Amino acid sequence: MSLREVYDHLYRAHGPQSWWPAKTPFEVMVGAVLTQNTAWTNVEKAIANLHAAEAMKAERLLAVPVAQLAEWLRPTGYFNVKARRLRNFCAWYVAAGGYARLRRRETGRLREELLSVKGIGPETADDILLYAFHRPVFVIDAYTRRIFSRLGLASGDETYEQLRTRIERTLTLTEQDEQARVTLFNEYHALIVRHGKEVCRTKPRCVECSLRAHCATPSD
DNA sequence: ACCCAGGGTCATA
DNA sequence: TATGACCATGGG
Repeated sequence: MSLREVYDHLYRAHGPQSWWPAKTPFEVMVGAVLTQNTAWTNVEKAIANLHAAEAMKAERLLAVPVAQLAEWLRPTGYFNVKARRLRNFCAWYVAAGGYARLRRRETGRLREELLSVKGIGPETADDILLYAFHRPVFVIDAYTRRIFSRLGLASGDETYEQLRTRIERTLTLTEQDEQARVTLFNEYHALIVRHGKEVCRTKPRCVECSLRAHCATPSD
């Protein structure tokens, strides 16, 4: 079963996901940091707190005390850590000139800069690149590793970079247009998360899953 | 009461 | 380079 076939199955099963669930690019970036190892329902509460405080802006988040920021982020867990991470990110973001300036950076360099921020790892950086800057980057998360391992499309011991670049190369063979790849990667990652949340976890054997013939656990 | 969630950093070997 | 400890709330 190819990467393309898996995508087609997921798309037929769940339909378009219209990600990322955010109103602005900056809100995408904030959500990407806050959702680290955290259920999205908890992230929504923190984002609501920020909006209620008129604080969904980098300059505002930098101006407020870290303890105040941590309080807004409490529902996401790890709130002390995340308050510092979000602050680090905002400092870089503002210093770099904001979205209007950053959107002109070449993808590779933008990725390196994101990774240089304390608290931004490979997945968070790729979420931001794909969903806030619309770059053709394939996001690898725990769901992605699990489903691709089960389907024999990943060995499980690759590094993040190995798996990401291999998937990007493979899908580029059939999608040569860059904008089409952005759309494909966007939808693909969203579908994997949807599948992982609603099917693979609650129903380990994927009884109602369109991939049931391929999604068995290794022990099955 | 337990498990895990749309990870990342840091200390240790 | 490769594990392990740590961060911490909320829903199943």
